[in-house]
Amino acid sequence: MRLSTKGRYGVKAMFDLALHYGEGPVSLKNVADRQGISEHYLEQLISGLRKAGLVKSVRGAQGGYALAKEPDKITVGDVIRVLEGPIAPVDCVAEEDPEFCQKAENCVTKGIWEKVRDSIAGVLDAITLEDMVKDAEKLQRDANFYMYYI
Amino acid sequence: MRLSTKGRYGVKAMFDLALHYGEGPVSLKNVADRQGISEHYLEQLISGLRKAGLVKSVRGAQGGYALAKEPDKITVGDVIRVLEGPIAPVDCVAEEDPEFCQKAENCVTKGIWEKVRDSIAGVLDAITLEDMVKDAEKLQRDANFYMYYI
DNA sequence: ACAAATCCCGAGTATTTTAGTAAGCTATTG
DNA sequence: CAATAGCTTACTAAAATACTCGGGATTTGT
Repeated sequence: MRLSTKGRYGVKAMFDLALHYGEGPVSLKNVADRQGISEHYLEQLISGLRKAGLVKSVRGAQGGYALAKEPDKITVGDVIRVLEGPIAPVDCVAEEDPEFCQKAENCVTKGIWEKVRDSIAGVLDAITLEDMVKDAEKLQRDANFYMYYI
Repeated sequence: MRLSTKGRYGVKAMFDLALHYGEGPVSLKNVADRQGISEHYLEQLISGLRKAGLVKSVRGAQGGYALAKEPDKITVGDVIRVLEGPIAPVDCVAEEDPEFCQKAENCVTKGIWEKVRDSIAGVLDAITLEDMVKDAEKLQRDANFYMYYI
């Protein structure tokens, strides 16, 4: 039940773009450096996000990437689904075209995996990139607080 | 975010043992045949479940496996944790000795993965083998109902 | 005593996935 | 026209997955 680096890096990169939303395109090199990710690898990941319409790109010098919508219109679930595929602890309960199974009719485990799927999706779909930005600002404030009072 | 066959087969096997709870040991061959799993492979999985104290074994002819506790004392989460390891979408939020991360203090994504972990654990820990047996009986009743009335 | 049925254990292996790297092309800016 | 930066395809090393194989140890029924 582990997320691969695709999902993790993708969420970090999208969070980074959300932090710089409205400031024009951000180069992948900057994102990769700030988030500690291989630039080339990130290139592949963001390619999928662009094709899915979550980010837009500007080519050429001073180019880069930017969110295609406002940060509160993009959820973590959107990002994960593009990079990791439909949410599904097992293939027979995938959100999109689940694998057909003959025994599905009287399968007791299927119901369990559906609950797991829905609880994961519920969490990921409830968090937007804007939520993450606000959390980051709060973490920053708390850090400053301790800096001054210790 | 997929479960491997270890977890799936393990839950199926434990469910099978729950169905035959109180009837003496069940041979792995029978379990494997009924659940459609390779017997040799299942042997490896159940070895872990035995070491974890979830099943007990009887060697020799007419031997086999049986649940070590009543079906309502074993949750799906117990089984999954033995076979797939501690629940953790990413290593830094593993239930047992999570991987240390320097940036954890001001990491926005960590909170997300913790929520995912807790929601998965919540679902899996709330379902016992007895619940599964009752679900199976209900599915059976429904199937019979339709059989008579169609 | 012996064969059959089982559990038990460690090694080996083919396939797939993961997590990248490499190389080169295309578009835009100054 | 050089520098920057996106875009694309192909390759690859390492790990995980999902088994298979072979043989040993125990117990039961004949």
